[in-house]
Amino acid sequence: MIKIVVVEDHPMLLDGLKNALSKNSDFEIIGTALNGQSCLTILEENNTDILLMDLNLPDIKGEELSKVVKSKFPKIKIIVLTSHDQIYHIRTMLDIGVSGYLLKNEDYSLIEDTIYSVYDGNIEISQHISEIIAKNTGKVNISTREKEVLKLIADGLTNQEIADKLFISPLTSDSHRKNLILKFGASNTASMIKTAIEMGFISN
Amino acid sequence: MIKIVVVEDHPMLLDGLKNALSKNSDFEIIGTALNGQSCLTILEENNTDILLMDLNLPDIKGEELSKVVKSKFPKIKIIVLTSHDQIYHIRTMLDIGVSGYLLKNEDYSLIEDTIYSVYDGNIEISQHISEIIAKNTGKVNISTREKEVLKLIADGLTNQEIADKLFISPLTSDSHRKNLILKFGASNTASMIKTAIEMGFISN
DNA sequence: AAATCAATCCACGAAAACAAGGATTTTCAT
DNA sequence: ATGAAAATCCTTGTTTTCGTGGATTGATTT
Repeated sequence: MIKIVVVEDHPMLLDGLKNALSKNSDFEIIGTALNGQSCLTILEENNTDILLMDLNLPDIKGEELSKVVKSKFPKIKIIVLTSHDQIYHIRTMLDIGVSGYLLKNEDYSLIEDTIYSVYDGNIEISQHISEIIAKNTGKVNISTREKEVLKLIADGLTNQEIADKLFISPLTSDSHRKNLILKFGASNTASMIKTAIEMGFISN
Repeated sequence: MIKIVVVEDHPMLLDGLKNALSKNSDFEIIGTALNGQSCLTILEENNTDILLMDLNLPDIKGEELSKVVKSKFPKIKIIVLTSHDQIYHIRTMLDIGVSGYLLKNEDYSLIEDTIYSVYDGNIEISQHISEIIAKNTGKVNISTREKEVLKLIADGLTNQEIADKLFISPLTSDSHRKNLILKFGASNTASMIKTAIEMGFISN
């Protein structure tokens, strides 16, 4: 029996998943949660093999939750099940060390296959996801400082204002801006912001 | 018996919905579709009261589909069930004349209530949606020309380039830009693009 | 018929961003 | 310890955007 916990903030989808997975006698759904907090409670009280998790939960980002799970329960294998198909999220989660990444609009059977494979120790990503990764290899990879500046630019700050906020020279923040434009392959700040959002680098 | 058709491109959610709705003896699920095309086929061959529909289908935008449905089958009541909570989409769909707008992360029971209410001739939107509408009243309302210019700005064109493309003076496209910044309450072009995307004015 | 709004155009000056380079110092991993 | 990458700062000149404040035409609504 593979012991599974599901975190998913859409009650309807969660219900559907629970029902579907329960039909497979290899699986045991030991708990479901609508948010990160109750998910952690369940994990603390039960032995779990696989955590199936959505990325945008009401109380915590999937990124944070998976880091916590990875450090507190290193043996639990995480499979991301989300509708975020942006390269940033895919990369971030794989870097954290999740074992699977699937999109919600994929067939149900794929989840079962992935659970088996991940339980056996493999890392499994759907065809769709690997295509997105392939399309973006070698492309955008920004540093933490650049990410910081990016967010401030998106909020409408000028080089000078960014400089004041980060205690750096406006020339530096201008350099970061230029690098961001370059890395995103954009022609100016406006279109850079657009592709950064498209790729998931700016959350909201 | 209320005759219901569901269009939803997430197979898992579609399955869950079908199961859940079937349990209510007042409802008859006469068909489900994973895309717009097969949805229209079903509607042509069956008498339908209510169409429950997602917004981003693989073959057609929810906006287009609902327009087609409204003109071909004026009696069918449409309930939007989506995860798009941006004011632009909400407004657009309500303008087209849908009878309901719900978010996917709301409780299942709300769907049932909404179906009954809409079937009775009411227009029903969830609390969450009406809050978003309230928060945005009187705010952003851009013209078709501004929308056109907005898209070009987001693609990285300058005033001059936009002017060339639209056969207008660069001063005009600059005026549009300024109005957009003003209407979105942004401080410059970059943050204007961000909020425009957040509000759903720039699709992709 | 009057009013409103969309779309177009304008001026002028100030502020900010862009282009195309280069250079130094931290930080971090091997 | 040494390279590589990241973060910092720099120059010069050009282009673009921003701020403020208009004006005109045409379509639509009341």
